[in-house]
Amino acid sequence: MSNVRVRFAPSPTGFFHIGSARTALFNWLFARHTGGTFILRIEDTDQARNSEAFLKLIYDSLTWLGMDWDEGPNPNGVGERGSFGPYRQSQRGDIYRQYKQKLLDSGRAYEKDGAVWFKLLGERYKVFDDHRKKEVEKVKTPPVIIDDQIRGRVERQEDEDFVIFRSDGNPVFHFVNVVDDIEMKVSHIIRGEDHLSNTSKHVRLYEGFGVTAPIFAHIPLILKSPEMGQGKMSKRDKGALIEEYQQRHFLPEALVNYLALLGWNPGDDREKMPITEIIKLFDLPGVNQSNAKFDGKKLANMNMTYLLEQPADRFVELAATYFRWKNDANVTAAPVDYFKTVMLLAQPRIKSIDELGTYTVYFFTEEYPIDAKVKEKVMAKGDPKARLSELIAAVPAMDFETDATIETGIKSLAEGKGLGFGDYQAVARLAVTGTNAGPSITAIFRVLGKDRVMQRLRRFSA
RNA sequence: GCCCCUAUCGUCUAGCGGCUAGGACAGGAGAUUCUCAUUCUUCAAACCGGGGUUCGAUUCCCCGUGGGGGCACCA
Repeated sequence: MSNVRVRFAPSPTGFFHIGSARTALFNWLFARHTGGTFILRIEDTDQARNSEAFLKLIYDSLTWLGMDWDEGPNPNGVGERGSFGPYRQSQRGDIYRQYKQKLLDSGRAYEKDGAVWFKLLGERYKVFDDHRKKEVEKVKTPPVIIDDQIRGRVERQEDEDFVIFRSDGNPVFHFVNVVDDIEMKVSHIIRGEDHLSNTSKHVRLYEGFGVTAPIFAHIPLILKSPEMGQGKMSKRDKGALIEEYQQRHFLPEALVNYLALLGWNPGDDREKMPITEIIKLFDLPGVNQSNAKFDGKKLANMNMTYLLEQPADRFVELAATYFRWKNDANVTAAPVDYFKTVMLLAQPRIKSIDELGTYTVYFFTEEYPIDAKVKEKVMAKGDPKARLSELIAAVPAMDFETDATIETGIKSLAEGKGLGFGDYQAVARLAVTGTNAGPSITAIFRVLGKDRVMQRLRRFSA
């Protein structure tokens, strides 16, 4: 065990989104890479906006993505683990009050207007602030030097006292954040670049407590894709919520792989990597300095690549989970072997699990839809009606034992008429599946069986 | 407005003074196949601008410009 201690500190005030997930991931990867400790701390001081549902979502999302935490509330929300708790800020009021008192006692804090302010050291002067349209008191202080692991040396001036306890008696974010990181012995703070400007405040606070600040690493942000507009990715943007990918049954390892690549790379051309490899290679200096735009297409492609490589058993299991979740009785009632056969037929041809429903309907019901556009196209070419009746006449005598025997059957029918396999394929597919996309027609015939094929051919021709 | 960060194909990125500027996704074309995908081949596509430093800048420095973030008794 190394003495690296990192934390992910979300607020349960909204849906869990991709930016949070990536911040969590980088912390988790760093902990796993260094053999350190990954802490989950819940910043639930905003009573008005907190909700238990959002809290549960944090546990569920992290768990789904495979990010286990060594300290923090238990994943089921009952009790907690680790010896630096409590890990929910709402339960740490006493600690914050003690730390406030320390500052008050040492003269580094004072009360004003019912609030408690942190006191900067230096010569004071007043100036009119154009932005806030009021006169403010400034303090001449030496610059704060932040030796950031990703940005390098960053210099920033902190020149105004700031509130650490509001007049309603509640501590503010900057204060609790620093106090908790001290108490929990956090060694590296890995967080979004949006906090870089706040860091000078935090550093002054650490100084005020007489504590050495942790090592900072500010990671780039995830921005909207060009189609979505400008600025950083927000909860309202399409594709921003982890929940969405969970519902679409993306493979979590694909999402994690994609997220890892957003702002980090292994230093060579590799993209698709197992998590063990990412852990081995991940390090702070490899993190980029510039923001990255989210690309749903690349993520979809990553998901497809993972899907194609799933072993048969896992894929069938994923599919089964999906249909159970979808509560599709037609499918869940089907015999296990039949289900398995159909799913493995679909596996190499779908891009995501949630396509499975429409892609395989016709295997599970006679009520499958007929695609009107496809129908129009197929019926316009050659003489599909004649081909259809020829098939109806020929199928009863065909050998449905294997794909090969079916192929032979159709081919000999075609040859007898001086035509090709393709002349029968399209109309047969349309009649039996309602679409123009899917596995080979021979496989569809075999799996469906002669009776159902005949029934569908007849019904369609009528 | 002030402060901080940042800048290579549409997007994610490699490059760490001398390269035909590489890969991936997306896009175009083609091949394979009974359809649709997959797969394979192939094409198009980038160093933001201006000054320096240097024999030589995509690379180092400065100034612009663009992009992002922060300036609360929100987190």
